[in-house]
Amino acid sequence: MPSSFGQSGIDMLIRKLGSIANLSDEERQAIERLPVRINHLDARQDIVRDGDMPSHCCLILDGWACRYKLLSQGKRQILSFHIAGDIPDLQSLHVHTMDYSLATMKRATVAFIPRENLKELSARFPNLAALLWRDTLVDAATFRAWMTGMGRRTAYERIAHLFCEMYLKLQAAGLAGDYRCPMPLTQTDLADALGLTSVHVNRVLQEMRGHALITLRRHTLVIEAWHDLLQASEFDPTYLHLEKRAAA
Amino acid sequence: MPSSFGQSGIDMLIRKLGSIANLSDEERQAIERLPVRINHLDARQDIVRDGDMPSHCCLILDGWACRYKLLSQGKRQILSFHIAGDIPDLQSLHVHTMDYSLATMKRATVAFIPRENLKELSARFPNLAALLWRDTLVDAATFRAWMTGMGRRTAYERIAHLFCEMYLKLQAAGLAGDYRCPMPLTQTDLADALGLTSVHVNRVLQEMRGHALITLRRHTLVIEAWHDLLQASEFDPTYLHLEKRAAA
DNA sequence: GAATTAAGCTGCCGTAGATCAGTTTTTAGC
DNA sequence: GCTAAAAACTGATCTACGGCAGCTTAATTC
Repeated sequence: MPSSFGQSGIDMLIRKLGSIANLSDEERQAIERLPVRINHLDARQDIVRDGDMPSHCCLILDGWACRYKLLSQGKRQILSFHIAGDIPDLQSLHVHTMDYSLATMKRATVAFIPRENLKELSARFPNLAALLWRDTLVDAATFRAWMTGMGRRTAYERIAHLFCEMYLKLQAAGLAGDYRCPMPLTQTDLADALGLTSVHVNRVLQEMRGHALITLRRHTLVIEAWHDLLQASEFDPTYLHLEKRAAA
Repeated sequence: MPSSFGQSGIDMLIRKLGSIANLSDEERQAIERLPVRINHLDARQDIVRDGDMPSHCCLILDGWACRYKLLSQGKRQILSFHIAGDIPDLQSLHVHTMDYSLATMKRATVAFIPRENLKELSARFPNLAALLWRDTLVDAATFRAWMTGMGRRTAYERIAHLFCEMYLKLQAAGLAGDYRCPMPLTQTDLADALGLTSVHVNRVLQEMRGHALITLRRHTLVIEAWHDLLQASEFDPTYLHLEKRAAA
C-alpha cells in the first residue's frame, strides 16, 4: 500500500514538479532549503480564511485539504481537494486577498513557507516559476472540469467523474494504485463539492454500488469497473495534464 | 459611449496589465513589438478547438469570445467570457493540449501571437511574466465564483451575479459605465454559461425586469438598481482583484 | 420591403434532486 | 468494551428547473 511517501518533508512537491520536467540539483536544493514551519492539524481545521491576506503559503505534506466558500444560510461550496505536494494558496504570490477558505478534510501535516521566499525562488529559477505557474494552470483546468460537471452533468455522472479524477491524481502522487485509493470524504463533503445534497449523494452511491462500479467503505474507494466508470462520466483525463514535458 | 478604445492594436492588453502595475517603457515597447497576425472573425466562429495544440496565443482586440466545452448530445458548457485585452488561451504557454474550445460570441478582432514570442517576453521581463501569471490566477478565481454559483445559487442569483461580474469587467476595460454595458449574449448563451436552459433564463429575466432590477434590450444591459442586484446575488467583487498593486 | 432566420417568449407537464424528519450504523474517545 | 457523536441511510413529499412544442417579435439578407 503506497502511503509512506515523503511525509518527512518537502519531497512530495519535488516529486510533483519533477514529474513534469527534470529538475537540476541546484533547483532541487533551493526547494529543499526553503524555510518551512511544519504544523500538524486536526480534521476540519481552517488553514486560511476567506478575506485573509496571508504572508505564508501552505504546502500539504500529508493528509487532505479543500478550498471552500461559504454563502448565506450555511451553504458551502467546496472548490477543490488537495493532497500531499499541493500548494492550494500559491496564488497569494500574486493576488493578496484570499477569495476562499482553505481547510483540512482529515488530520494533515502542512508546511508554511513565507511568501517572500517563494517569490525569491521563482525569481531566481525561472524554470521553477514556470512549473509553479503551470501548476496553477492545471488547477484552473480542474475548475473547468468541475464547472462542466455542475452545469451539464447528472449527479451520477458528476460523482463518477470526481472518482476518476481523484484516483488519477492520487495515483500520480504515488498514493493510490490497483484501482484503490483513500477517500476520506464524507457524503456531505462530496455533496458540497458537487452541488448536491448528502441525501442525494447517498442514493446515487447506492445506485453505483448496485451497478458494481465501486466499493466505498471505511474511507477507501475501490473502483471495481474502471472502464465503466470512465464511460459513465465521459471522463477525459486531458485536463489533468499528467504527461511529462518533452524538453525544458 | 465608451466603445472606441484601442481597437487599432495591442493597447488593450497594455492597458489591462498597466492597471495592475506600472509598466516600464521598455516593457511597454516589448509588448508593442510582439509580432501579431490580426484577424477579423464573424460571430460564432471557433478560434481554437478542444484537443488542439496551438502554436499561437489569441489576444482579443475587439468583440467578445468564450471558452466552452461540448459534451454528448449537444450539451454545451460555457466556461468564461472574454473581452478586449484578454488572452483566453494564454495557458498554452505551459500546457500544450487545449482542454476546451475558444470561439467568438459576436464579430471580433483578434491578434494571434506566436507562443514562442510570448515565452521569450516572459523570460526577458519577469515583471511581465508575473502580471500574466497573475492574470491566469484571476481567471481561476472567476471559475471559482462561477462554480460557487452553479453549485449553490438559484438561477435568479446566478444571472444577477453574472451581470455584476460582466459589468465590472467591462467597466475596468473602459467599455462600460453609468450602469450600462454591452451584452451581446443570447439567452441560450447565458443558459449554457450558468447551467440552465434558455427557457428558464427567459423566465428569470422577466422576473428581474418585473423587480425593476435591469433592462436588457437590443444587446444592451442597463442595471437599474445596482445595489439590489449586488444584494440579490450576494456579489463580492474581491475575486476580480481589480485593485492596483501597491509596489512592483 | 418581402422573405428568411434567429431569438425571444408562453403554457403545460415531467423529473432530478431538495427538503424534512427521522432511524440505523459506524467511528472515535475514554 | 462502553458511550457519545458523527456519518450513513430511508421514506414521504415538494419544487426549481427541464423538456417539448408552438407562437411572436426582432434582426438579417437580398
